[in-house]
Amino acid sequence: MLAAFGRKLQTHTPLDSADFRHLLKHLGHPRVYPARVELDFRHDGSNRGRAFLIDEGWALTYKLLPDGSRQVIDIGIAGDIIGMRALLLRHNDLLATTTTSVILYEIERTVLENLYRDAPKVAAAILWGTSLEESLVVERLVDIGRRSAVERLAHFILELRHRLQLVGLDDGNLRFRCPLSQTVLADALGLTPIHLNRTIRQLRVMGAMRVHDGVVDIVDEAKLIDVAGYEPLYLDAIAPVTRNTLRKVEDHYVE
Amino acid sequence: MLAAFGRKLQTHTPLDSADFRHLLKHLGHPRVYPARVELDFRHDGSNRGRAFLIDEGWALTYKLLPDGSRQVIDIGIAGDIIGMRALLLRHNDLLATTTTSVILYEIERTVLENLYRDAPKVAAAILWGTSLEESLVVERLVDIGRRSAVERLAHFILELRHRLQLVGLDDGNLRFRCPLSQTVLADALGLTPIHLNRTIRQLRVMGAMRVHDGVVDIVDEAKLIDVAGYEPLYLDAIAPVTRNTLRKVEDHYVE
DNA sequence: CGAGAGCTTGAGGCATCTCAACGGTTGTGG
DNA sequence: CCACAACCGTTGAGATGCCTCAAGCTCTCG
Repeated sequence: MLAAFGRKLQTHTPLDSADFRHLLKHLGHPRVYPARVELDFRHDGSNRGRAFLIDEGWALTYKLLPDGSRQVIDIGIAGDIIGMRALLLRHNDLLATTTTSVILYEIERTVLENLYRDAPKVAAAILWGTSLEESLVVERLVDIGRRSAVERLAHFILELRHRLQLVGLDDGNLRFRCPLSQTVLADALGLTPIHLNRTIRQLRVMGAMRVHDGVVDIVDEAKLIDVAGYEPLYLDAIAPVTRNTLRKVEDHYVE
Repeated sequence: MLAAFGRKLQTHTPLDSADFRHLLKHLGHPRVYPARVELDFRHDGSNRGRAFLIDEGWALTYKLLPDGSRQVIDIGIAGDIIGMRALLLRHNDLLATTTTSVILYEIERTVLENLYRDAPKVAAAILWGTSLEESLVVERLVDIGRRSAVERLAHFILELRHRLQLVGLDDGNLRFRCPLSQTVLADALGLTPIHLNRTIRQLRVMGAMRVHDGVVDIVDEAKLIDVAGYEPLYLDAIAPVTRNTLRKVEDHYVE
């Protein structure tokens, strides 16, 4: 219960059992949803918003365009909160759907202020978590704006693995479950499914990674990192930053 | 003093003078920066982060890639807070620069929690403001992922005008100052400067808008809106949503 | 047994990129 | 005051990465 979320928050701040009690009190009861259902950010059909904390499973938020095309904004895994924006804004044009069956806690608009009063450490940790998710959106922007299709995909896969590790869902052996269809991946990376398929093949023939039956297999991690130009500073990792990464960032400042 | 920011927050919640006193107390003194200088999110060189509230002028945040290319993440105008993410995360790989000379208030990490204690309405309004800025990033993601170059530019210009109106910097007469070079626009929209230049021309020859000497001229607003497929629900406008917009959103739900 | 969804492949088109060049303006240093 | 560099906007010509259209294959489900 809240294993992933707790683990994630604890990488930010140590929390004690009183903190968790407050958190649970404000979250209410979890609900199970099947795969492929729409999630409604509108609370009780009113325009009061709500968000969802994912306890288990995968869900995603997206936007639809008038011509029917879709842009996936973020892909949520266990421990993520989706729809935080919907919570605060009056209007909402984001949509959300589950990709697997999921267990969700509903988050109402007042939760954050109540937590700030009762358990400020928890509130701060949650805000940190949503900042982290926001930086994933930023990274997606960089992906789509400035990286080629192969770079995008390689980068996305490495980031996903990193996120799964953060909540204890990846055992570190270069293979993980990823229940996302090629269509979803394409909609997340700003590509057509057809080109995404060819991009996967490209990474396969170059011996970097392969995908089969919803499982990602990283064949040559170094090569994949190299292709992606992966520098996961934005994930706010606990692990010490390598001298190499630091130097590169400083170069940018100098430049 | 804080005219733009105050105006923006007040579209969310009415604030009284006591609220503003608290806000000013926690913000400290404004500083003036010249155009084209780097802003440092690191407080005193330590890794404690800080953000900046723009009182006057334009600034932007961006990311640099190893190959030297740049993706502009968001463009800040008066009333915006830039670097909110840097405030909460331990590591930061976002860079920021001023495009005009600016007046900035520095925001330290503790400001939000202090405001939640002293003036919760203000804190909530600020959180609303940052949610709004986040939804601009999301909209940029949709731009770059799923819209053509002309659509992107048209959309961006309309959104910018809308934002300027929100803080009282546009008089509504279809013409506004926009001190952004074509290179900056290209880096924001995921295009090359060359293609951006041709895209501007395209919008000019079709009689939708023109740009000259840092001034944007909307020639045919209806045409521009049509090209962009503009539906600014995500800006959380106060103005009543038109029936037309509503219907379209509902179509999406049905679909 | 048919329908639908997901994955794969082929062929051709086009939107955008790359490389290259030029003029105007601004700032700078000799 | 001139020479020069640097930046910005503009245009041309050719290359290419990704898209569009089209089709077939497999698997699941009813």
